Amino acid sequence: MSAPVRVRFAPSPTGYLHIGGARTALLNWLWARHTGGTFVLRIEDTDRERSTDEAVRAILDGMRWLGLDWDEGPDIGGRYGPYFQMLRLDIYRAYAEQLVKAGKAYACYCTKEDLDAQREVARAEKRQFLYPGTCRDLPYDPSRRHVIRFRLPKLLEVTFTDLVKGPITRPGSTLQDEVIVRADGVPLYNFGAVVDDVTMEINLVSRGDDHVNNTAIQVLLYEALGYPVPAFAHLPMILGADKTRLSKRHGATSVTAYRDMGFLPEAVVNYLVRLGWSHGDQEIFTMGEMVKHFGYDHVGATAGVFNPDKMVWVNQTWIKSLTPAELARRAVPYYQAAGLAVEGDARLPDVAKAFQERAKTLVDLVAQSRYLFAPVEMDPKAREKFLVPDAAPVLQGIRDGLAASATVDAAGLEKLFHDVAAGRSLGLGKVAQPVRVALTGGTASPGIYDVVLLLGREESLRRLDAALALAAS
RNA sequence: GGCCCCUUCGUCUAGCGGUUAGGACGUCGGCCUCUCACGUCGAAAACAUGGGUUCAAGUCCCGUAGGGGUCACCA
Repeated sequence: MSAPVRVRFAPSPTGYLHIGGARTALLNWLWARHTGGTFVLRIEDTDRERSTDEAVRAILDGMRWLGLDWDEGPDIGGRYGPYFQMLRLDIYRAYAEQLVKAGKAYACYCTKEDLDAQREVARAEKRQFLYPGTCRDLPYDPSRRHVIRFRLPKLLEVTFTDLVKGPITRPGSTLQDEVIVRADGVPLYNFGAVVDDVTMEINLVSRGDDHVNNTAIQVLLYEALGYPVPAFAHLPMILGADKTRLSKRHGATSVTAYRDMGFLPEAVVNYLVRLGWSHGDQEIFTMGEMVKHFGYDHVGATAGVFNPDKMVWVNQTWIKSLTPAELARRAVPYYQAAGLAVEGDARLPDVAKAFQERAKTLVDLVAQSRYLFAPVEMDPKAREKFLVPDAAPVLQGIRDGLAASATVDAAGLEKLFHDVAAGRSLGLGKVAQPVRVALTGGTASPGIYDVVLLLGREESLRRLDAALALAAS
């Protein structure tokens, strides 16, 4: 029996939750849930220049919206806390001292400027720059400003096995005495992450593959610290259409931006999991199905291009699958954002039902159904084509029929429309289209009977009268 | 440039030595139809390249090309 899985997502709070970070978080979460293990959320805020509380909030919000709950981390704590690196400085200091005492790390007094200059020279000579070990054997002088560097052991190469890429080997000659603690005592990424993963007993490190090159030095750090090396799973990057790393240039990259565009969290998660992972031919997954089937053996090794069209399709598929009541509930905030007061409107579920096969996003749903909650905004082209004198008798026929009927229902409307069409030897389209323009202001909508029903008799009559006036002029 | 990783339709992918190379998005056509959608039927569309290994290679090995990543007192 192997130890229970402990995985983590460790974002640095320097911006919003990126779509790529969300996928990393998702896969870790899935593995934890699949195995019954623990999902840890840790905030790597040691870059004080760029870390902000606002970003922490944005990341937590994004995770919650996606439905990725953490078992240990910010807000809820846990027995391996704290879960903010800046609150763990004592821990790093202790481990750093341990390494220095053991001669596995040392104080380096070189200045940043000096090193930059050396790098510059190396570049000019087209030479690879590796720290030459200038301070390697200097006596320790705490009164001088210094960083702590890891003393690279003598070795030929470092090898580790990656769950998605297989064995990865890196020549020792490309490694250097990396700085692990800054002059101000704050650890650098490679050290902080290793110490945290050790002390939090993380046994699988699954992260973006932009970290593969850090892994060798981290493996050495685990060994120097005397701890077992965890398993690694480096997830391929998400690329833009031009095959470069996905960035702002390619459009929205933050999870919240997709929320605001009207994507369902189920759809975002569904799309992201399929970008790099597969389960046969299945495209649509509920969270439960993902948890059940997920495994690193089917995580692909290739970087994937983010395809907005497919994500829209996934979203549309999810919108269709919700019950009308649930869809209506989810749409309310989007109506409000559009300035439409819909709370308490009993038609909402019916509206959702009428539009759920047409809406690509919740924003789209609101836009398409706007005329049900606001005055008609007449499309000039539609008016010009359909609200013409020829259409007046038809509109009048529908108007009168509607006014004469005591109750309105789908069957009655169907009869009315067919009678008016038959009475003038017209196809149904010749009747439905002018009415559609009259009621909605445009040429595309749900079935015309549904529109009348949703609008109600009085409002429909009002709009028909207004259209009649336009058709006559 | 050094090092690391990657390479099946435009895109996401299935494939785990023997397949007419399958599915999905997108595209194009047909059907359905009161519009728009939905649905449905169909079409075009891929194993980067050169060598091996093998009776047999998309599947294994090596090279080449191309792409990505990384080379900080960022993460």
